[in-house]
Amino acid sequence: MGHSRAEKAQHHDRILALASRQIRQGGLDGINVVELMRAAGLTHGGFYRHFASRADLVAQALRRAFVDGAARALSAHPAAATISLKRFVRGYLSRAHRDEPGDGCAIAALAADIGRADAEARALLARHLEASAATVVGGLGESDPADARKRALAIMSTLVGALILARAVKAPGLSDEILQSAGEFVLTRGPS
Amino acid sequence: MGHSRAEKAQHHDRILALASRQIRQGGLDGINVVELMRAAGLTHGGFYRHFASRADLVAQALRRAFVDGAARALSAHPAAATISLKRFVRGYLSRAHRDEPGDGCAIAALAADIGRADAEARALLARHLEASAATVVGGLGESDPADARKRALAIMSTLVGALILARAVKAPGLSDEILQSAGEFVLTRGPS
Amino acid sequence: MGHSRAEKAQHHDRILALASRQIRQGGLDGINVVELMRAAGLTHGGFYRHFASRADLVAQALRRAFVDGAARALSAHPAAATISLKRFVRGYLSRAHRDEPGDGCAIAALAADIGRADAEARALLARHLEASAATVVGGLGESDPADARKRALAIMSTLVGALILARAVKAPGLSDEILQSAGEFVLTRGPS
Amino acid sequence: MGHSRAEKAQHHDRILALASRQIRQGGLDGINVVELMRAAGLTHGGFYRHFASRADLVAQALRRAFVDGAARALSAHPAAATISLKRFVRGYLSRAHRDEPGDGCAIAALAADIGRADAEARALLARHLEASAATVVGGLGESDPADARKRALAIMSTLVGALILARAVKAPGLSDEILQSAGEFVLTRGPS
DNA sequence: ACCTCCGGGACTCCCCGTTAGT
DNA sequence: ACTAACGGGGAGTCCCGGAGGT
Repeated sequence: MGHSRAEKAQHHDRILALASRQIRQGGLDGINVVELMRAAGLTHGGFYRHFASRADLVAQALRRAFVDGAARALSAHPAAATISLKRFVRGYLSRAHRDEPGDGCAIAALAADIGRADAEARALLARHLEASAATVVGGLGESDPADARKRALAIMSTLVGALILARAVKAPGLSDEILQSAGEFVLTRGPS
Repeated sequence: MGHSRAEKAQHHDRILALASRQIRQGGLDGINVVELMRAAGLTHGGFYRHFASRADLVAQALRRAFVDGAARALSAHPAAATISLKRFVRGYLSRAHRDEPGDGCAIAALAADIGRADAEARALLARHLEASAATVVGGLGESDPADARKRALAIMSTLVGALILARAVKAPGLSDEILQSAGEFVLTRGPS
Repeated sequence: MGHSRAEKAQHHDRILALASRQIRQGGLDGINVVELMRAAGLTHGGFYRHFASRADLVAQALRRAFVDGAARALSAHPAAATISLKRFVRGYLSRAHRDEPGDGCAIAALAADIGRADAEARALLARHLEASAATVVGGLGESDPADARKRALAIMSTLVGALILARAVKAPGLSDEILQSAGEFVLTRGPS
Repeated sequence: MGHSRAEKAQHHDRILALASRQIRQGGLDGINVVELMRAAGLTHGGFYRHFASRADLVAQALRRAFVDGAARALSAHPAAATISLKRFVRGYLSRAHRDEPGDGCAIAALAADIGRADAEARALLARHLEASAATVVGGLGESDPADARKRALAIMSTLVGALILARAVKAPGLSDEILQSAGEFVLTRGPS
């Protein structure tokens, strides 16, 4: 009956991975302990062996979501020191990214929720937004670093906004248009 | 304790106005019948004389939020046939707008929630996004209408994304930076 | 079908007389427009021809209750200029008075309710308490008027307290004891 | 969001303590489930985990009010075998007691309401009135026990009546006069 | 003068996070 | 560690009663 430490760690990881997907799909409140544990193939009784409370789970899942989301964004160009802005934007504004929020960028998926969350979550978002902006800066090839940072932040705003709107809008035509127009806007006008 | 029809209409309107603010602040789920009615100076018992259900309220409040938010955005330039893009953007990305989501644009406040809501809400968002884009087109002074529409959609993406991020980020410095950089980006590169 | 002015006045008076009894029995809240009108042989539809609101009725009924209650207390000795304290106390602390609050002293019946009512009702009580105290002073045959007033107020406190307690207590034996002991206390020790 | 048994007991106690205060202030009807629970930091949904009905709550709160009120009355002379009548009366007829019915004697606060309540409440009042009278007997130092009991009941009538009237009367001057005169009456004439 | 309507408030139900026994 | 309550949150229902409208 006893379970090894390794098994417990596996369980913990599996739960977090699932939770990370679920919050990106359903928001910070869109998570349910019973369903989550069931999805992990466990019963809810054991939940509190892993997490002090639901809030604790959400906090950990949020950290995980940022890491997972960033990993995916960079997975297209794994070992490149300088990332092509074009590829980054194309990937970010792709239909695949739009249609799978559970696997995508946590910033776009959770920014609105985080605006209503505690300071810790907000600080976490700030950190990861900075990191994303730094990635964009790497792709800009700009001379003036201050200017590049500004432009990168603006580009991130455009990407995040477009993804949120494309996901929210019902008409498929309009949704595609949003993705396209944002991509062109950023790529044709973004780099000087 | 009896109440006239005029009073009922007043109550109905007051409830909706409050709900409209509350969903923009707390999301479509961030509303509570008891508290809402209490805020309106009533008790929850009478709620169902006004709305068939909580969902009905949310639907009506959502419509109201779009109207209220748009009214505020256009109130800066009341009777102008052609609206200045600059003034629109400045107003949209102002600190005041960032700090008062309850009074501001419903698109930015609720897009993420609407992405998880029913088709009706999504269609509603699409309509109001189109309207906002049309407003932006009016300020662009572009020759090619198809091009203008694309650019307007991209600008809306930037504005919405920047507002959401500025609201979510904890650090005030970064928040201000986001608003500024998005404004410059849109104004220097938006118009041809 | 038309009703004369005299009839309306009669109706008004009958409603008030009934309300005066009902509030003394059931408290300021223990009155119900429909039942009251039915008891008066009328339908509740016509109520608002007589009173602006339920609150208006209660205010008028309260005034009436004080007058009616005082009239009864003095009816035992109608034409006496100086009233015998003994007879007043005996009447006040009688079983009949205890068992018929609807016909009795409004001060005892409503003092507690008035303590939670508006300032107007409280001022009204003050006036009638003064009047009752003055009646007691008349029966004391005291030389020093200031001293007499003080004693009269204390006697009123005893009478009112005893009546309230005798009405509230369940055990008949104890209830009688309260009336008796208060009477003796006031009569043997009250007058110097 | 889960809660332990100890927490439930705390909640139960807090609810009762609040209810005990509220009924002494607002009467047996002056209590509202929603407000009460809100004051206790809870919502009305959980109320019925603690009480079978509002009536059940009122019954329990009434018992609590008698205990709390008596505890306060005796707290001035904690361990005295024989209680000074003077101190008891002074405390009972103090302005502080008059101005804080929620913390004070339940007999005075609720006697009138209990006169319109069920037999259980009336029997409860009888018991606590007997207990209070016994306390007064202890302070009288009388030889004849039957005589002492009578006098104690009369004194209780005076105290209760004076407190009720002092609370109900609007004019502060008259209110103070009532307290003073009743105190003098009881202390100069009460003891043989 | 009837009828309707509106709001107040007690009560019920279900969900879900948490804890207690097994 | 699983199963089964438990406790609280919150939407929804029902009935009462005061008050307009025809």
